[in-house]
Amino acid sequence: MEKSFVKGLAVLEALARAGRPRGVTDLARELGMTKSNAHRLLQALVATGFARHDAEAGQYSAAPKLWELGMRVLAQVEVRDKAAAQLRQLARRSGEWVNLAIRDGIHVLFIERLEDGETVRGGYVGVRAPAHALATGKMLLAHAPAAVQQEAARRPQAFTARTIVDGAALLAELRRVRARGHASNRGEWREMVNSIAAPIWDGGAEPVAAVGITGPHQRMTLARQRELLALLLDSAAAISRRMGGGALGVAPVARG
Amino acid sequence: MEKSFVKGLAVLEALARAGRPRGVTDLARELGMTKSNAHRLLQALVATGFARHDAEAGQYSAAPKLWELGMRVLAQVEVRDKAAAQLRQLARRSGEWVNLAIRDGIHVLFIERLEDGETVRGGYVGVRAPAHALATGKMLLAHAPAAVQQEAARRPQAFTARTIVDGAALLAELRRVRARGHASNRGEWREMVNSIAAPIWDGGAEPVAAVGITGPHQRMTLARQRELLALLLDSAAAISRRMGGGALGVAPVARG
DNA sequence: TCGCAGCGTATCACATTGTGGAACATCGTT
DNA sequence: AACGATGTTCCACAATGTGATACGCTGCGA
Repeated sequence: MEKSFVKGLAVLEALARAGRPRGVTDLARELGMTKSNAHRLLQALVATGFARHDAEAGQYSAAPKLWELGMRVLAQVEVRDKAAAQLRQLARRSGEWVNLAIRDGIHVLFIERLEDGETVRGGYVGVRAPAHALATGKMLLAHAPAAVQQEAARRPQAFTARTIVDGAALLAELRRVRARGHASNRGEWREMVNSIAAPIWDGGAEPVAAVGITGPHQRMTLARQRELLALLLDSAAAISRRMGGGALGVAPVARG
Repeated sequence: MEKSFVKGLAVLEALARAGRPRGVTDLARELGMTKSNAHRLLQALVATGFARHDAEAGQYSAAPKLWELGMRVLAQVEVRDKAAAQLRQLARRSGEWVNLAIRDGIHVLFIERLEDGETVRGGYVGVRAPAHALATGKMLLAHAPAAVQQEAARRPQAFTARTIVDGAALLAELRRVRARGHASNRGEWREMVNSIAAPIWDGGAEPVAAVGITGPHQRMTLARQRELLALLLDSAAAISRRMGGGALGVAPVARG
């Protein structure tokens, strides 16, 4: 089914992920295709402006066009703009890192991150992380379609000793999160990082994003998590209101 | 040559550019392909995570994965990070809009924009614009390979009465810009917007980016452009230094 | 200096693969 | 109830993508 297209997309993705120019043979090896195949696909990518060709080194790299198109997609995620002011306020008041994440399958994508009330530039935004090990991730997963939850519960990967690795336990946690309207994470992703998260609604059946407050475990004690919760829920509700969603911390409509 | 792949990329691009969910028939019509063809390509895009399928409305839209990959590409453009501090300073000192642009063919892509010393979020960053009508664009074009200049000089499109629409005149302007080491734009893109631009070098034969100062024509008079030039050239040189390039406002090596 | 090993690129006969017309299923509208 | 528009599926055909092979080039070590 659409073999060449799928292969071509794989090349594009590998090129973008690499973050540096790559050679034909190199790519062909990684993707398990022949040199000729990789070569032809790369030519097509160059012809369409998705990749660039350094004639001297003979190497290929992803072109800015990919980034341009990506920005168009981000523009669709209107929550980013609508949340900006609230997030800044939240970051100042809490004094912790604040992030905004959306779900893509069983992963989470960070679409905004603030430190000391300032937007973080490099490194963090655009990063993909497994949903089951994050507060924002669990929050979003809790309202995801059953099929997605099942997929996430199939052998959840461990990142620390505290990561939920049991499928049934994860589903139970998701039920709890859904019932409470907020999620918490204590060292499940990075050993010494804790966080809490709340959903943002736009009136649909699923939250469009989740806001999280994250901090090192020395500061982010259980007590402090509880203390910050009200602030977080307020912010999330305020953003939800701007998004045209209910201000409640729970889904506006019941789910099967 | 790689027909299906090229078609598939066209679908992906159309999807991303649209910024809203689109239907099969709709896309097929725009791209001049059959419904079945568009449908199959869309299925492949969904299968690979590049697109999403709204089962209820039967419509397709670009997935966040595209944005994620785009961010990876942007990370390659290290100039963005290295320039950040200088740009903020420049924005504060000048009190005008400051932007950072890179060249992609005969177009310019804005990779950063500051207003009042604050990074602008929506709308501007990631936008593509024709190089020949912008100060940053002319600056970058001035050091582009001859083939690119020729392409840009073939029927330059008019945007205002002041846009350079004569190919020969454009090439002459590019020579001037190259000789001077900076570019200026007075109402060639938007009627009442003027700007100046300077190149950023990383040691290569072409500038990696250009910094621009932009403002409404009431404020941005000829005199003020001259006044801001020193500030601009200083900033550009400082960024170039951080990028490992010469601090000069002209190319480090002569070009044929 | 030579030869080798690695690279990116070009070629070509083969059959796998993508193709588009037509038919079907589902809507909402007339 | 009939229509027009949509998204979806099917299938015979051949155009299209395929990979082994060969070529030219560069850099490295003998």
